[in-house]
Amino acid sequence: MPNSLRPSSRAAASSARSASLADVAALAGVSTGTVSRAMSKPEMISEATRVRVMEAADRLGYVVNGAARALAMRRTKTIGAVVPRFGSSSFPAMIQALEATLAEQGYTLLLSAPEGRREKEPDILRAMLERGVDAVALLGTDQPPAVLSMLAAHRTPYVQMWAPPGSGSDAVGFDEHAAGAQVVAHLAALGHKRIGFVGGRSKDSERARHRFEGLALALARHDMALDERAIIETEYGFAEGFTAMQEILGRRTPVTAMVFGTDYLAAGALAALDQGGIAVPQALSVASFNDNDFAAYLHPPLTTVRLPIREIGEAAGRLLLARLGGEHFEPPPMHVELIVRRSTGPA
Amino acid sequence: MPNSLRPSSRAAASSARSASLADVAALAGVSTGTVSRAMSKPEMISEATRVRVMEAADRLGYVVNGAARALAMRRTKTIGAVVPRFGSSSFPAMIQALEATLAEQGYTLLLSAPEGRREKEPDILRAMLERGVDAVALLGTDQPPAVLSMLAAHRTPYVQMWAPPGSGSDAVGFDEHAAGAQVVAHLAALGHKRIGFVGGRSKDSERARHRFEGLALALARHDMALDERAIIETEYGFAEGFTAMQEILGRRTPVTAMVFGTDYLAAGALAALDQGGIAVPQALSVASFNDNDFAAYLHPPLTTVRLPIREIGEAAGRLLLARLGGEHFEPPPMHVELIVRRSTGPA
DNA sequence: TTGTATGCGTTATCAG
DNA sequence: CTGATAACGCATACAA
Repeated sequence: MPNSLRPSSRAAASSARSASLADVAALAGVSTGTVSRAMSKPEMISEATRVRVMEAADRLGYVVNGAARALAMRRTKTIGAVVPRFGSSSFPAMIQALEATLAEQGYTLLLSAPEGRREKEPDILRAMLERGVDAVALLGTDQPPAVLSMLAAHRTPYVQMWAPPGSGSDAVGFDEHAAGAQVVAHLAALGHKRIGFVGGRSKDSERARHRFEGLALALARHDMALDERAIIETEYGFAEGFTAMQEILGRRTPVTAMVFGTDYLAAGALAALDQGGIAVPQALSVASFNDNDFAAYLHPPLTTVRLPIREIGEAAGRLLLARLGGEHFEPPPMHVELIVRRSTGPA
Repeated sequence: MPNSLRPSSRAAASSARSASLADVAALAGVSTGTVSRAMSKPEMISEATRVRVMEAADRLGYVVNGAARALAMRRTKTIGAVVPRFGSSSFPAMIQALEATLAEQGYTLLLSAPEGRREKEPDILRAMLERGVDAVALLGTDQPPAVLSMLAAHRTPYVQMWAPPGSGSDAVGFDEHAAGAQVVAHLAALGHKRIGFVGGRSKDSERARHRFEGLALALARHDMALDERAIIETEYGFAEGFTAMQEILGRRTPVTAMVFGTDYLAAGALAALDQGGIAVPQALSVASFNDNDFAAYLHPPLTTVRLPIREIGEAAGRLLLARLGGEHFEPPPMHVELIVRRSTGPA
């Protein structure tokens, strides 16, 4: 049984590769089991040996090998997150919040940001499962069936972030329809009848679709109309908002108010309006769904719907932590808030 | 030797926990070694058995256990990235580019975003090393000594992103001083003498410091002065730019031009100028370092320095891939580009 | 081309 | 409280 003397021989080669439990054990003159416990269950160990072990570990610059630990414990303290389009969007803020809450409990985030290519998501998820993520955070509820079945097969907890209400207990989000209703109620109260909309592509994005839907439904209730020639779906971004607004201006449609799906779009559009000599809010009223709380600072004050971006990230994190701990967690209600800065009715 | 019959007994319990190599092997009627090779070295296996193995794997929904693989192979195909402040900054774009580049080669990103707390970085790095990252991407060159020594001790390749020129072969970035020189040369040519600056906190951020330095050095060369009462260092953000500009306006300093450290700050400041009735560029010229290419759209055209954000992310990824492949990689030169839209001299 | 056996570094079980 | 030892699941050197 050559095995019995390997630990010491390994210890001798301590600088050849990273120090292992065996190295620390040899240096401290204890067994590997003791070292393991000293590190993760100090209360089971006498103070004297614990100190001795710690000193040895420090001296060797010991860092636990997560792969070995994961193999033995069947968990990695790692959580996967997959979100598209990291660029000019609100996902970074959401992810930041998610990461922060998970980090509190020692979890680390494995991130994947496929630029729009949804068909790659099963592969991405597979890569995460291979890495042994303990849980996964996904964006929205329209996941490829392959994704959900893989998660089920591997009994991996997950949360759907930015999901519509009623998506089940593994989802956290807010009510896009309610948000749309707030905006419309506001515009309706001002007397607007015909409005335009610039938002994300509803065929690519569940969120964009719901946002548009909510608006449309509310408009119908208020007997208001969305002017077809003043509707543009595009990528999120400042430049896109600028271009879209120019396009709409060129069409000379008789809308008296514009709604924007996100503050980047709104900011770009406001620039276009300004360069076009359109006074906001005199000649046109504008409202925007607000991810980053910045378009609102633009000089023609906007009516803004503040979305609970960070809140979603944090709630998603707590939800996952609860699942992993076998506890129940009821996500707090996510509120949208209508912020009216200065508005007028139709010219 | 009970070992010899465990594979089949494991296979019987196939649905109890995730399928393993042994399960696949049992189902395909081959040995575990063969399955392993069929998956990762198909060329060493006869087509017939390869197909049989693959079918078995598919049927069981087999996903390789990365922990076990990592333990055996000593690599995880995972790369750590640590960047502060994910919110309103240019890091998301950089990370997105990094991730995309690494994903091409099957690498996944382990992300950590400590909100500003640099003192936590050694702990963060430790967490990443524990997870067996093959390499690490860091922001800038002023890393805590503990970080660099840990990396060295573990022989973990790393890259410093957004590093000043001359930071060594493990760094990629651009020349902030040169960028500052371009702005100043432009303003100087217009006849400006006294200018103000709103930027990031140079005591917290190497990048902010270099940006300010570059500006100061160039100004000195042109016999121009930075007006002390028109200098504010703050957090990056739209709101911060707004506030800072209001503050400076309140001080009634005689500057004829303002420079902003980032486009968020610039955008916020422009809003403040606008609300203050200051015509840009007539009453004041403005220039900005531009991370996201959006402030430039704001109605008073800015002079802008486009920074190679995504380029840094991509180059960092390629550098790491090269290191991991034992190849040499010379990062391409990173260019900053001065974009002049409309400018005037001092009023 | 395929099977066998061993090591990878921890944790956990079971004695002492 | 501590030590020995068996998993954990895969890759790979060695044999066949």
